[in-house]
Amino acid sequence: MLECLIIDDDINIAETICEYFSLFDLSCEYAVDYEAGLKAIAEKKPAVILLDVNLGNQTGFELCKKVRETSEVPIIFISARNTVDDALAAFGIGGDDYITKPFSMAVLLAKTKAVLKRNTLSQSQKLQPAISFGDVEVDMNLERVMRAGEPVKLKPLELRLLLYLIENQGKPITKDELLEKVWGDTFIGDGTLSVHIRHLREKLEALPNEPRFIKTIWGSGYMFEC
Amino acid sequence: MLECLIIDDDINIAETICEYFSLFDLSCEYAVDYEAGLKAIAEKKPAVILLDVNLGNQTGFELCKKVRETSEVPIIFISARNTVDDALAAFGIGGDDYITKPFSMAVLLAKTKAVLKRNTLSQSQKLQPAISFGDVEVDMNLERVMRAGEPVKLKPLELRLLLYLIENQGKPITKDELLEKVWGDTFIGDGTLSVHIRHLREKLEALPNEPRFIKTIWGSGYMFEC
DNA sequence: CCTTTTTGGTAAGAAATTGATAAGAATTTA
DNA sequence: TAAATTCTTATCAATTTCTTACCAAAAAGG
Repeated sequence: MLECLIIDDDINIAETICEYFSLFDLSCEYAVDYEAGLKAIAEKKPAVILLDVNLGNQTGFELCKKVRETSEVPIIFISARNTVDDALAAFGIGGDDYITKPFSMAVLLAKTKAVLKRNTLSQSQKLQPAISFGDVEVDMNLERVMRAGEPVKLKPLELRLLLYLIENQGKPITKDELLEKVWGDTFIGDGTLSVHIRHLREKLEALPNEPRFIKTIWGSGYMFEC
Repeated sequence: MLECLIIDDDINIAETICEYFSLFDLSCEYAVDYEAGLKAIAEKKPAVILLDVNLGNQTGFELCKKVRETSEVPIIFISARNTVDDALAAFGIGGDDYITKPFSMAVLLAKTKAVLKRNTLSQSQKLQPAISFGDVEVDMNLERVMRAGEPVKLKPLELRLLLYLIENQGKPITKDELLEKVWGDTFIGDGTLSVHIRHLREKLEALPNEPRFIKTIWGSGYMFEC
């Protein structure tokens, strides 16, 4: 998903902002008029919009109103006119911030990041990636595992091991990779790994000695699949 | 709950803002220095703070940093100096907006309302006036705890710890996160945390050594659940 | 096929880590 | 200074993690 969409009829400004923001790892694109702006918003679903008040024959305010009919995406207005009326209009129709030309790139970036932060924070609560297999449910966010509705008590190490396998589901993982990714630099023996795999199977598989999900890749390692 | 707290060492400005905002149905109070500001924030729990950068012998930035140790309440900076550095500093330490003197009252009101709107929207999910578990009742607003009808005397630190756990109920909190969110940057040892957890359990759990609500997540942290 | 070799599974227990507890010291507040 | 609060430390108990020895299954070689 695109982070930042700039809508400005002055290509120079739009490009300058784009380049500057890109330096700070904000993905950026721009549109140069009302129509292109609307289209870009619909297609790219930007996380924040920088919107010039002056868009040639139409105003950014009009565009903002149009967008607000369907979306609550945060909008930061950029204006050449430092008037109270403009600022009030910007907030009045649902703008999130207002900056006047000439502005400092750094300040614009700071404002944009502040807006982004606010919005991604409140969204982080909504998203709950979860995976389920058999009668088991794994919440990757809360890092909790349920089985048949009951919480499964996984030891911290077992949890890390399971999550790593699930993150790479469908892909065979060598023992070496597991040791490196789950154990880091505290080296343990090969046999130890198989013990932990067994513990996971005992807690999650219906038939631990005929595993359906945590499979053995003979001579190499293990793979999670569901 | 107070909507807007103004912290400015210039009483005239503070009062002017207060009166203006009151005309538009925003409840408003003000504080005139660093200490009074901190106290007012802790006691009144404002929904938004208007913070003057210049607070006599201390800066609003310092106050903001202090507040950010424990709270995410939105802060709008007011500055007499229209410099890029100030604006960047404001956003850098967690400010939500920035306005320079002289400003239009209407614009300030618009900014404030915009910030309030954003935050009441996202908080509407969180907001939980009271919660009860076992024979305990916790009023999140008044920050009071009752047990079997009798008030429980929790020490300030214990209360903060409990409230943080409850705010994140059902979600395991690592010890690191607790130390960061409850203690801020006054670092304490791991063992100390477990002592405070025990105190909470002794005051709130029927069987403190078999806690039903304040659970231990082994190797990681704690979790409140009911 | 059968045997040998290699590799993974299993079980039990030792070692290490982590949390709970209690008592008291240090710090803050009134 | 006294009282309340908060922190540290030492010790104990619980839990997790690792190792090891032995067994079973799979691959390799004749």
